[in-house]
Amino acid sequence: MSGTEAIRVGPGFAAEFPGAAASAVEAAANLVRAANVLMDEIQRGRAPLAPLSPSAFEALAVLDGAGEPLPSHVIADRLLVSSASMTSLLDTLERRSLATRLPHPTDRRKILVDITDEGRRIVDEMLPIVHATATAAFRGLTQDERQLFIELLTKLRRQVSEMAAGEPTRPRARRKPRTA
Amino acid sequence: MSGTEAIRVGPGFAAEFPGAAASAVEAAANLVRAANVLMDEIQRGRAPLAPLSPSAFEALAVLDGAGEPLPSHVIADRLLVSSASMTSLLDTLERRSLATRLPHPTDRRKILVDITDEGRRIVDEMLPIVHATATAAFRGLTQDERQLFIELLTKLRRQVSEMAAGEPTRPRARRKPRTA
DNA sequence: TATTGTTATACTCTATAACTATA
DNA sequence: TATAGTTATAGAGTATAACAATA
Repeated sequence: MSGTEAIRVGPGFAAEFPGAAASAVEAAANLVRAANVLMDEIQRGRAPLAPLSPSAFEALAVLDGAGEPLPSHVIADRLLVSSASMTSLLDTLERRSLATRLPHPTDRRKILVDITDEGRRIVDEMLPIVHATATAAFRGLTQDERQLFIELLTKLRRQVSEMAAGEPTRPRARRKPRTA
Repeated sequence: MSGTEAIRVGPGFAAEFPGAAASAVEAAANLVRAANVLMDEIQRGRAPLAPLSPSAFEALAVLDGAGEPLPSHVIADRLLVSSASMTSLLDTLERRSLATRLPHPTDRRKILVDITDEGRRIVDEMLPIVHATATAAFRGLTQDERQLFIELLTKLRRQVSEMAAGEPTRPRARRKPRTA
């Protein structure tokens, strides 16, 4: 029963942060919170099958979907993780016999990552759970609402991508400006 | 220029996962991805001020906003972290002199967490950056779109809360059912 | 008995930089 | 020179279970 209301900023927000848009801050807060609770619920659904971290599951899902071994950096790009994190992740997957490193046939700097039968078995059991959880979570939204939702998220993501290519955003004024 | 298209499932999705709704899975994927890139961009904005983890920043923001010392479990509830994680987080904040533990005046099982002047100084510098980043990120959405976006997120979150109170979601059929 | 918080353990993930090998 | 990946280091977060103190 708790925590099901929209997150809203306090009444003094506009006065305290003159350059900021309350609706944008609220949208951001609700976005992050919703993503977190959804991820937690998905995690709860697949945890009983195997203790796989979100990154480990996502990597296996990418490999399973690709249907062929992939270079390490391709997976890293999809997961938005650094090459060092990818190395660590591959170590974990190999230790559990869920994936293997193969030499790249033509470029000896690269490696190919292949999913094992065990890895495929586990991810094939998890994917229906993940999809069922997502399906249940969006039960309350109509088809049109879902499409609109995706469009809004994509618009947001496009904007953030542009921002990420430049300097970090700075506030217009650090302190409340004196009335002119 | 990459990664700015909506995430969509493949053409074989409906056949492979009969019980799942493609639009729901797509909505979930786009939601999580958008939340991640936004968090990363916000992190990038405030990292130069102090190397504060998202949890540490959020805890300080809660304390700053409350204007008074709070019991540890109140902060843990807000951040959706366990009591053990909260202990670890408080250790970090105390080590950096950003927060302090105080004895609770009436209930000796509890502690009160107070923000230090240094903690307040840092969070007061970070908040305008966070708000400016959120404001810029949602620049492309109208007021109406933002309100609708928040409503959809809240509807989703309410549904997930209900799900989280029960058994984990299971798929209807593990394998493709034979045609009857 | 239930609640609050700590401790202990072990693992995962991250960031950064230096490094090797290869292209 | 640039790219792919590893290593080393350090830190932060997580989950879990056992535990002490208090209500």
